[in-house]
Amino acid sequence: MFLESTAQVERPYDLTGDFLAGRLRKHLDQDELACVEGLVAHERMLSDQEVLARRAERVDTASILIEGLMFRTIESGNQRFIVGLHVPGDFVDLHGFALGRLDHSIVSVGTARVGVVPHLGIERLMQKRPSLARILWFASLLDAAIHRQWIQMLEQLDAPRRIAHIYCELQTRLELVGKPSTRALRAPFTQYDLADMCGISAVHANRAIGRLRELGLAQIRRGTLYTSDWAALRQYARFDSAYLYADTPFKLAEMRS
Amino acid sequence: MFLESTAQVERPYDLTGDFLAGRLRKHLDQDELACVEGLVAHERMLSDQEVLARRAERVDTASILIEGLMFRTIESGNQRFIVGLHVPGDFVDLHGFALGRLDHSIVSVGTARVGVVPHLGIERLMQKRPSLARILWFASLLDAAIHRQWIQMLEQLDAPRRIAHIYCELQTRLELVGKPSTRALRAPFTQYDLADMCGISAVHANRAIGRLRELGLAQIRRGTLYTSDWAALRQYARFDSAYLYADTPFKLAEMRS
DNA sequence: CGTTCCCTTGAGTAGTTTCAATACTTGTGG
DNA sequence: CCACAAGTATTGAAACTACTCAAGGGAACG
Repeated sequence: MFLESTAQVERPYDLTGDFLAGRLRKHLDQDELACVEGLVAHERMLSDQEVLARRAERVDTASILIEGLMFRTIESGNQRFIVGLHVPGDFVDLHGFALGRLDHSIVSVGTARVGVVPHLGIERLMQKRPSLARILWFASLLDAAIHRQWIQMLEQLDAPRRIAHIYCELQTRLELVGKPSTRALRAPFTQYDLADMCGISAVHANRAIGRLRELGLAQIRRGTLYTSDWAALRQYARFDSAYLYADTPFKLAEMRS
Repeated sequence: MFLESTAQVERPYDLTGDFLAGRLRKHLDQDELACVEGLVAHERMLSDQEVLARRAERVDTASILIEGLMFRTIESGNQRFIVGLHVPGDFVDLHGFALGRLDHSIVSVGTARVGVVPHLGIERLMQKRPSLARILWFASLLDAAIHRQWIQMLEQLDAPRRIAHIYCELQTRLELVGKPSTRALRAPFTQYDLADMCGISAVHANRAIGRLRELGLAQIRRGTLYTSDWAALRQYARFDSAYLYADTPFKLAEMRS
């Protein structure tokens, strides 16, 4: 079919096709894209709640998320805290490469597919092609920017807004990697997951969801958010996507233009 | 004096002597250290509350903090949120180099001294010496790890514990860059500053401080924390310094050994 | 020596937690 | 197809945590 073959031409990278999509990707040359794709040694399927890498463990591979969603979690006592969320195209544990061990665990939410990248491969490639170091550095800076926004979200927003913010971010990040925006945003979150992302109790997460429904902003059922007005939801959550650095001019891009 | 000249020999880097101290610094060779030191074009003194770089502005220099403390702040409405804290040796706005603009402002707390580093210099040096890219990448990963801990802190801890955690982190980070640990930790924080770091109101910050005194864990007067038992304070705040990656084996270090 | 921050305290309100009980879903085996 | 179990979602009540508004006290600085 015409559409399919077009897609083939524009996106021959089955595994890493979403890597830095919406950001630096359009400025990477064919060679660099091929290099990143070549890093993936093999694929791995994960079922729900499967731990890809555990906190404090020494690691010798990294993974790029191809399909599905993943959490960054820290267990403390018998409680779990979620400190980050990942969408396809994200290098989920790249920092393990440079830091040697992880300060948190990487866990799937729902089924997921990852590409496994041996550290050795990154190492060799970076020596052969120094620009790759810049690219990976850049990717981890995006993570840090998202972390900062979460900090502000936790400092500024009440529970219903936090939940709305999480979904707004997810929607925008998925859009950046090519998922069209619809009225329903499907996610395999339980209310416990939402609570652990927002730093609130599960019961309160439930009431916060009720508040969003009450306000007519969104309905959330079994993780899926339904809204007829994303703009209103974003405004309510004080969501400003600037921190995701979509389509902004980047240093690396400028150097090449 | 003997001590002084020893210090001279071991630490000829007046401006960047604290860069990555306690972490990767001991694995950097003389040449790399000299390169980093050479990046600093000039020094700049900052008085209290001075904005070094403003959110959303395009930037063409970065800065390394030499002396004093700085905040990463985001203004929203007429409220200020503090999303990060920096100690001497930190590259405070390195991400501006790769991302082109900042998602937050960098502001001094008390007087501070920074070394100004033109992006152009970093650019040139990185091409000449690719290992520098690794080193800078590593530095920004440490920032991200600290961000994650702040997220968990905000999710897990109540107000008095948050304040205690902030001081425990500050104490440990200062110790890493060579400041000896004492019973008094001097910081130019107002209670508003503490409130904005903890995501609570200033009034509540005051009461949280009162609680720490009540518990016999610490006294905080005009930003300075006095405690006779750091271990007890750390335990109370559930502070575990692992996320600061002090003295752990690092990939880059291993490659060279 | 007064102005300006900064800190402290009180009272009432709003947001959040915990515990506990009940209902709804989904998947499984009978 | 039904019964059941396990996980998930919902609701109520009481207790706690944190917020706002407001007023007064204290320290630093010109």
